[in-house]
Amino acid sequence: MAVTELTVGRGSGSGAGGDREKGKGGSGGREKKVGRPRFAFQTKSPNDILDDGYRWRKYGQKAVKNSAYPRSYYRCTHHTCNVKKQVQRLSKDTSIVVTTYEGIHNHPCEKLMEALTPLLKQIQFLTRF
DNA sequence: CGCGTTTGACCGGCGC
DNA sequence: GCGCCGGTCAAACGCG
Ligand SMILES: [Zn+2]
Repeated sequence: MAVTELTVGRGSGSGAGGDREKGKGGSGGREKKVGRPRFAFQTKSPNDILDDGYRWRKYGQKAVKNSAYPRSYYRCTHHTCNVKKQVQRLSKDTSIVVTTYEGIHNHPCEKLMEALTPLLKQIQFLTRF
């Protein structure tokens, strides 16, 4: 599968809604919303559900101007993970989707970990001796 | 029973 | 000062 890595930079992000804290008491400095690593990947997939090894929860869908197709917003299901993912279909090739990852996972691949857990367990057991 | 998904509505910031 | 856009959240439901 051919994937193209692109560094996408968004112009003026007007609607950075930011964190909508319940209490207005903004106590607790929020992480610098700016300065988040962004990586865009072009993947060929007929559907937006790309299980690249992590679990994603869709939290929104909006239409884009440059595209006659809606953009899907995904988020990492990990609590300690503040990674976001955006998926947009190319107007030229509906079979291609641009997956933009924002942030870095602070936890190993769930899928990979799951596959290694039984093996790791075995290794630990063997290491005991 | 739990999780994930879907839709609508709301808010903030910026531009003019 | 006001309007508009974008982005995000909440609740509810269905399915395995
Ligand atoms: Zn993650």
